[in-house]
Amino acid sequence: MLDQTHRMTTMSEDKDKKSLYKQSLNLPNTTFPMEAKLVQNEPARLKKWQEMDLYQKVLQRHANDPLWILHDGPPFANGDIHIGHLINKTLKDCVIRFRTMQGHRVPYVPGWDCHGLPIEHKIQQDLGPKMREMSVLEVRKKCFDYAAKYAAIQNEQFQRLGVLGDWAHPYWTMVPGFEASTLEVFAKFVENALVYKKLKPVPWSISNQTALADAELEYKDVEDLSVYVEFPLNDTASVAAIFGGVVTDMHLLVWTTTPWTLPANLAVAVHPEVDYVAVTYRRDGLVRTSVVAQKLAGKVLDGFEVLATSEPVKGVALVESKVAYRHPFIDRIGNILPALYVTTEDGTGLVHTAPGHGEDDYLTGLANGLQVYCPVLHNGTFDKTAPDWLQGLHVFKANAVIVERLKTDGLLLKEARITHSYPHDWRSKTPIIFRATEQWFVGVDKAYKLASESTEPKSLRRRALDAAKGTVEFIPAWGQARITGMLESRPDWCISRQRAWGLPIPVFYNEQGEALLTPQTVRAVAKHFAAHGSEAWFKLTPVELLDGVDTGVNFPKDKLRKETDIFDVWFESGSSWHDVLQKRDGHKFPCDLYLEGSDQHRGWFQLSLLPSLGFNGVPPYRQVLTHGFIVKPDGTKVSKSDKEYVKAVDEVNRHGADLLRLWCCSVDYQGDIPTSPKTIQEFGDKYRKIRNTVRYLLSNLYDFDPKQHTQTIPPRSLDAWALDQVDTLIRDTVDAYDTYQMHRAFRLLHDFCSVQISSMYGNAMKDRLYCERPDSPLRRRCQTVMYKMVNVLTRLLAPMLVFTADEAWEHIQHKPAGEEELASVHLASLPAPTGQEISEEVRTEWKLLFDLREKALLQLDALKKSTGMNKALDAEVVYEVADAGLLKRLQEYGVDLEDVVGCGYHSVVAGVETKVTAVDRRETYQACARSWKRRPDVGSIAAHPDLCARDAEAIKGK
RNA sequence: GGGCUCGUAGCUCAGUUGGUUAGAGCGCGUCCCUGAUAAGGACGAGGUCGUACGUUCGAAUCGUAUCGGGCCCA
Repeated sequence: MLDQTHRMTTMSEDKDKKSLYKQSLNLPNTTFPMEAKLVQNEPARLKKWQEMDLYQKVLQRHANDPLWILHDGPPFANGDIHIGHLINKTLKDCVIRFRTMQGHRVPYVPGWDCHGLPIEHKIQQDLGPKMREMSVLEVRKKCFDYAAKYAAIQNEQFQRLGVLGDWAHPYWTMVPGFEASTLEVFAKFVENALVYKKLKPVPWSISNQTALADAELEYKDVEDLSVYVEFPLNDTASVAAIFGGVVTDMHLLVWTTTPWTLPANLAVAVHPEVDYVAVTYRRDGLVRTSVVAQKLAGKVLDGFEVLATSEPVKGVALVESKVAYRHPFIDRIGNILPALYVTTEDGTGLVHTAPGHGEDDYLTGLANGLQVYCPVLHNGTFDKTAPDWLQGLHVFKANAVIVERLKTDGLLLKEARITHSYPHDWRSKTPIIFRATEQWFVGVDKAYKLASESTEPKSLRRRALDAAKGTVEFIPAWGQARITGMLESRPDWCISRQRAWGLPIPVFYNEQGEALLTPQTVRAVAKHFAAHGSEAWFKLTPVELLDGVDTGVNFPKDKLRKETDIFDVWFESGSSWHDVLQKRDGHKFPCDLYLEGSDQHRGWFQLSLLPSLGFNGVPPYRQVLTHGFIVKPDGTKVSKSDKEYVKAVDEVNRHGADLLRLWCCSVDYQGDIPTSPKTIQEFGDKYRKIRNTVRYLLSNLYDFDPKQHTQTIPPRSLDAWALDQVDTLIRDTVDAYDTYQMHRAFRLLHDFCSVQISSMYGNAMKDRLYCERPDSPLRRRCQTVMYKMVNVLTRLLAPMLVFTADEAWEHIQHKPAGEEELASVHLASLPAPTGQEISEEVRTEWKLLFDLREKALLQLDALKKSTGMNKALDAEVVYEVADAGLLKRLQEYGVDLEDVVGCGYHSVVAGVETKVTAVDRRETYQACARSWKRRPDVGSIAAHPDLCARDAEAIKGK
C-alpha cells in the first residue's frame, strides 16, 4: 500500500514538472487554422475582394508596368459551367496572376458567345407551336433574355472559382457595340472583295431547314442501302478498244450509299493512277461487261460468274479517252473525270459525282466546269427538274424508289446493307443531306492587299499559313502542325446561316435579285447597330438603314429587300479582338495569349486568325496555348450520364475552389485529364500537406519581427542549405510558370513542403525552436529562414491557391519592407531570391551529410527493431571522418549534425574511413527532462539535475 | 478512313544530346512519436517504361509496325 501511494505521488510530481517544463517551451502558436473550411470561407473572402475592388487595385498597382494581355475566348451562354470551363478559366487566371506578379499590367475581360442555334433551339422547344405566331423580333427577344440569363449565371460561377477580372464589364457578342464591331470587320472583308455569294453544297438539316456549320454536325453509325449501279457507256467500241477487246455492251460500275443523289449525277470520277479492268460476267441471264478497279473486281463481283477480265488500264487513260456514259435513268450524258480522293478501299474505284450534293464532288465539278445541280428543295423533296416519278418525293423515301427503277431497267448489279458513319444534325439528331444552296462565303484563296500594306497581295490562306509557321508561337509546339493542316485543307468559309438568332448579314437585294453589298452599306448599317443593336435590321426599312449612302440607280432604296441570312457565330466570336483589344481602353492589339481547349484549333483559334488577317493583316495573338479534355479515369471520354461525370459547381460546393484550382494546376493539361469525383476527393491530401506546412511556418513566427530579429546565416548550417533550396525553388517555379507548366510549379511547391520543409528542415529545427531561449541566435536564425520561406511560399502559391495564399498572407505578422500596407497577397510581387548561395565545397559536404543521414536513419530504424529504442533522441550519432580538414569543417555544422537526424547528441571523431554510427545511449546518458535529448551534459548544472546545460540555461529566470 | 496527339509504379509527374541495378511525391503496408496532433517522422512493398520487331556494343529514350485512348475532320 505504502509503495503504491509513494509511486503515485512521484508520478504526479513528475507530471507537474513535465507540464512546468512544457510551459517553458516556445511551442508553435498561430491563428491560421489547420482546417481550411474552404467552402465556408471562400465566399467571404470573395466578398472582401469585391468590396475593396481588388481587380482595379491590382491594375493600379501595376499601372506603370508593361501591358500583358490574355484575350478570353467566349464560352457559349448556355447552362451551368462544367469541368472543362473550370480547367480553362483556372489556367487563365493562374497565368494572369503570375504575369501580374511578374510585373505586368494585366487586364482581363471575360466574354460570352451569345448568338447561335443551341439557344434558338432551346427557345423553340420552350415555345412550342406558339413560336409560329411570334415575330422574329419577339423570338429574338426571348433568345436575348435566355443568353443574358446564362451569361449572368456563368459570370457568378466563374467568379466563385476565384477568377479575377472585369466581371462587371464582360463582352457579350449580342450587344450593340460588339455587333457594330463585327460589322466593321465584315466591311473590311467586303472592301477586300473577300465576300461572295454562291451555290454550293452545304450540310443541310431537313428537319430544321437550315444550313449547318461543321460544328453542328455529329457522326453516328447508321445502316444504309448501298447500291452497285451499271452506268451504260455511250461509245462502247472505243472503250472496249482501250481494254484491248471488242464487246457490245459496256458499263461503268459505280457504287453509292446515297441512291437519292443519283438524279444529280453529272460525272464519274476515277483515280488517274489506279488500275482498272473491264470484267465480263453473267448476271440474271445477261452477259455484261463493266469497268471496275482491278483491286476491287474480285470483291465486287464475288458470287457472279466471271467470264473474262481484261488487262489493267490506268484511270488516266479512261479520262483521256473522253468517253461518255448515259445517265441510268435520265436523258443526260456524263464524262469520266480524274479525282485524287478516289480510293480502292471500298466501292468500285469509280465514284458517282454529284456537284450539288458533296464537297469533293463540288470541287471536281468546279475544276471541270460542271453545273452545281441540285434537284432537292429545302424541305428535302425533289423539285420539278427531277424526273416526274421523283418530283415531290422526300429524298430518304426516294432511295427505295430509285433502286426499284434501276432493277426494272436492269442496271442494278447488286445492293447491300452497310453500316457506316453518317453526319447528323446535332440538335434534331436526324441525318443531314448535302444540298447546294445560295450561301455567303469568305474566300480564303482570293489574294488581297490592305491599304497599309506595300507587299504583294496575298490570300487569307497564305497569310494564315505564314502566321502559323512564323510569328505565332504554339504551346505545345504541335499546335502549329495541327492548325496548319486544317488551314491547308479548309474550304472557303460559309458564313451564312438561315436562322433568326444571330447577327444579320447586312445585304440588300433589288427587285432583280441582285445583291447590294459595299463597304459603305455595311458601315451604314453598323452605325445603326452601334446605336440600337441588330434589332435595327428588323425595325428599320432599307431607306432608314442606308441613310446617307448613295446606292446608285440600280438599287433604289425604296425598292430594296433585306437579306434574311445571319452570320455564322464564329464570325462574331472570331472578331472579338476588334471589340475588346482594339476598342477598349487600356488594351492592346495583338494580344499576348489565347488559351483554349485543343478543339479550338479548328474553332476560335483559326476563326479569330482569319478575321484578323482580313482586317489587320496580322494575327490577333503572339502565343496560342491549348489544353486537353477531361476523360474518365480509364482514359475514355465522359458523358453526362457517366458515374464519373464531374459537375463543376457541385465539386466547388463540396471541396472549395482552391482545391479544384490546385488540382487543375497539378495535371499536365497538354494531354487528356483523367478525372472523377474520387480523383478530386483524394487530391485533398495534397492541399492539406501544403496548408499544414505553411501553418507550421507561421506557427513558429509568432514572436519574430524581421526588423529586430533577422540573423546572418553562417555558410555551414542547415539554415544556409535551406535558403539555397528556397532560391532553387524560386528559380524553378518561376521558370515553370513562365513557360505555362503549372503542373511543374505545383510539384515543385508541393515537394518542397513535403520534403525540404516537413521532412527535413522543419523537422530538424523543432528542438531549437521549442527549447532554446526565445531570443537565442540559433532560434532567431531559424525564424529568419522560416520567415523567408513563408513569404516565398505564399507568393509562389498565390496564382494557384488564390484564397489560401491570401489567408496565409494575412497571418504573416510583419510584412516585408514596402509591403506593410498591402491588403492582399495578390498585390504583391514574385519573391526575390534570398541571395544565400552555398559554395561548391559546402555543397559537396551536404552531399556527404545527406548520404550519412540516410545511413543513420536506417541504423536508427534497425535499433528500433532490434533493441526497442523508439526515440531517435535516445541515440547519439557518431561521425567518423578520415580527412582531418573535412573533420574540422564538419564540426562547424555543430548541433545541425544531430538535429538533421533527430538524435539527442552527436560527435565527430577521426577515423580510418568516413562513416556514421547511430548508438543507443539509453544506458549511457541521461535524458534531459525538458528537451528529451539524451546527452552527457544532463545534470551538469547543479540547480537543474534533470536538465542538460542548454535547457538549464534556457529556463533561467522562468 | 484522314490529320494532330497521348500511353513510365494504384494516382500525379521526372527521366537531359540513347550509357551502369528506371526516379520523386502522394497513396498503400509496417512501425515510431504524442511539444506541427483530425498533425509529424522512419522504414518497406509496388514498374518486363502499351505491345512486337528493328538500328546499336547498349533504347523508356531512335526507326517501323501494331494495340488502346483523346481532339478535330470525313
